[in-house]
Parts: sequence; structure tokens; C-alpha cells
Amino acid sequence: MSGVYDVLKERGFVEQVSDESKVRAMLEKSVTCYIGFDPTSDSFHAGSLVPIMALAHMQRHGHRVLAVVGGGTAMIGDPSGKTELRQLVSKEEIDANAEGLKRQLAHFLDFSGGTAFMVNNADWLRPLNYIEFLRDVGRHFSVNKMLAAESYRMRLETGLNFIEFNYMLLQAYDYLELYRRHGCTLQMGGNDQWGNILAGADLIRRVEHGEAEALTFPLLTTATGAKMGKTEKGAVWLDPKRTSPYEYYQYWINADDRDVGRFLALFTLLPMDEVRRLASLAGEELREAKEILALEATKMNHGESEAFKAREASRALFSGEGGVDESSVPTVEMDRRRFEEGIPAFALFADAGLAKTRGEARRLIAQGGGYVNGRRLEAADETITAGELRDGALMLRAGKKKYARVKAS
RNA sequence: GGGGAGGUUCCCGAGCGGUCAAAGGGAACAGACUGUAAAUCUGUCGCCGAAGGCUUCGGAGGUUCGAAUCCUCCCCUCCCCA
Repeated sequence: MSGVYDVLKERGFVEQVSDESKVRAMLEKSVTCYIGFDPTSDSFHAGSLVPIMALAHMQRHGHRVLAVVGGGTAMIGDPSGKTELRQLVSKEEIDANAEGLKRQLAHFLDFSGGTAFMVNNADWLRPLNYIEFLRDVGRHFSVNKMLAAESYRMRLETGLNFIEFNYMLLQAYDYLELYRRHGCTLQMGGNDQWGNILAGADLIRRVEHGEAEALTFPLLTTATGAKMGKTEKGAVWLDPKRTSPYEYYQYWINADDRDVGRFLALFTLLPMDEVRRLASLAGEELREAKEILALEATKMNHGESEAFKAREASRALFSGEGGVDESSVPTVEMDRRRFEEGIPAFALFADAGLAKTRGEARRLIAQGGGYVNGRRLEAADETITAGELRDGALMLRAGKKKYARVKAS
């Protein structure tokens, strides 16, 4: 169990720590740590992988980890790092979402051995009595201090309402409650949570005279400045129904050169020696590193067999045409009669999801970015007929990288 | 509660009675170049379409031959004062 701290540090997980030497010493023995997650959706996306991987490391090093879903706080909305009031979510939705999140966490954490737990802060937040809460918790908070906090300062310019202003108290109270219930002495989170986490550690000190620490992760952006886990098409979800393993794999293999080393360290469990070797590859060779990154990251989330399937599909599609295990490419079903009648290419692309509108599909094809079975289309209104079907399916390609298989049924 | 400034297409931001589907920038998409990377260059970037049509400028009404642009009411945001 020794050395998680160094592992986390070396792999790039550490942005700020409340007290480095204390935390390091604390982690020599088994501790209980927690990270809060927002149940505003029933799936995580790649942007949440840093905290998830951090928990995975902690558990692997013999610590107890708590994944806390903010069933209570999600009803408030955390203002940190946001410029606008967040959408409030209903209770029912939150509870259902929490279930989905737990299933995904189970790919990274082992919930069976009594060293990983999922708890919901709704359990203690919802029954709270306002008056008591103000007396017991509220009195420990200085408004002056809160206003000075980085997380609120930004919002002070655009406006912050009272409900959000309370978020810090609730999250601090979470930490206190977890300290009491589970002996939790380390809270981790994204760097935007720094203020909230410290507030919790502070509260524990004041109320329980206990010692609790804080550790934050860097907020990642890609080398081009994009948010981690976002693509033009939206978030990269961990849920295979929202982002297929193939697309997930593609997200990683498309990583910017400059991100490869960081990503290998953060999102795979490969030994750091290997990570460093891969990251030092230059030029075209770096593609090998990206392939490993994509494979390993996909394995973590979707398991080995899906990861290998995704790699095969990806290799086949990008190494020229030819035999592809087409089943791993996103597939859309379409009525066979439409092919028998003949379908205009632009309609086909739009309906297959490769373009949002028919107009966009027209443009795509007109600009030379539309392919059917590897043949570049000349005109957007070209008619595609059943004669083009191969084994009852068509392989469509939009631009260089987007594929879709259309199956006639 | 009083006073002021605003809400424009994904974002920022011009427009302030016709020439506006709406400048400019960013993002995004396609092509060329490449290594499924970046950078660069070119093109595209409301919806349907062959022409042409249709729906947009916070919401609802109104004035006008004609409104994103003028008027009325409403909603929302920010600032100053209470």
C-alpha cells in the first residue's frame, strides 16, 4: 500500500495537496478517501476519468474508497467553475442516475471486497433541518472568507444566488459526515473543488477536532485547448449505448501528439517506464503509442474483448479498404425497400447519422467527403440502390474518419 | 422599490425601417498536405429544395407596402441606489 502518493504524483494526478508530507505519511497506512460525483446524468463521460482512475489507484494500493454521489447536492448545483446557474435535477432522476454511475464505476473499482463503496449524500442531506444545520454547521463559516474564495469570485461578477452560495456548506458537511460515518480523512476532486474540499477539512477540524486532508487533480484540457472528453459530436460517454467502444477507441487514438504521454499516465495502468518509452517516440512512430493508449483506455472501460474488437475495426478501416469486422462499426438499420426504390445519397447519409441535416449531407458530398463502400460519390443526389449492397449492408464514410454501416432489413 | 444598460444565428459580437439568413472573429465541417497528430492553405457553415420557397434576431401583440431594427406589455440578465 505504500507509495500511492508517489504513484499519483508521478502519473500527473496531483494539482494541489493540503499538506504534502502529512498526506504522504497518512497514505503509508490504509486510509479511507472519497470523491464526489454528480448524478446529473446516468453516465460518466471521459472528463470524469481522472477522478475515477485516481480511486482505482487508491483501491489497488490498499485503501478504502468511497464514491459519493451527490444525490442531495445535485439538487442545489455547484457554482464552482460555472458561469451560470446549473440546471436543477429532480429526485427521481438523480436516484436513477446514481444506479447507472455505479455500474460504470464497477469497471474500475471492485465493489465486492469491502474496500469500495458507493454512498449517496442524499441520505444525510435530505433529512437535514434548516435551523439545526445553520446552528451546527453554518456558524463555522465566514461569509467574508467564502466571498474571497476563488470558486465564488468568478460568480460574483455575474451573479450568484443564495442556493448556490450554500453549496460549499453542504459539501463541507458531506466531508464531515463521511469522516464520522466512515472515518474518511482524505477528499479528492477536481481543482475547481479545492475551496469546497478545504472547507470540509476545516469543518472537521472545528467540529470534531479531527484531521482531514485535501488533494485536487488538474483540470485537463487537450493540447488544443478543448475540454477533456468532448468532441465535436459532444461528450465521450463511458456508456457503450451512448458512445460505442469503437468510437471510444477512436477518441483516444485521435489524441494530439502532445497529449499522448499525459494520457497514458493518467488513463492507463501501464508501468511508468513503459509510458515514458512510448511517450518518447517521435513522428510517425508515435502512432504506436496512440494505439496502445486507445487499446488500454478502452480495455479499462469496455473490457478486453471489446477493446480488441475496436482495434481490429479501426485498423481495418484505416489501413485502406478491405475485410473489416463490420460488426464493430456503428450500424444503422434501414428498410430494405428504400434501397429497392433507390435512395438519394444525401438522404442516406443524413438518415445514417453521418450528417445532422440533409443540407449538411449535401455539402459533405459536394465537397468530396462522401463515400459508399469506399467509392467517392460524385453528386449529392446520386441514387443508391440495392445493387450496392454487399451482404445486405453498405459501408458509408464521411470525411476521413467517420464511418457508419447501414444494414438493409 | 427607484435609476441605468442589455437579451442577435453553436460562442463572442456588429447591425438599429428595405440592399439581412443577418458583418467580423472563434469553434466546427470538407478538401489539399500529412502520421487516424499539429500547423498551413482553400471552401463550407439556418431548414427544404433544381429554380425557388420556408422559419429565425428573449416572448406576446401592434405600427408600416415592408421590422432584428419603431411602439406597447411581459419575461430574463447585469450595474448603480435603497
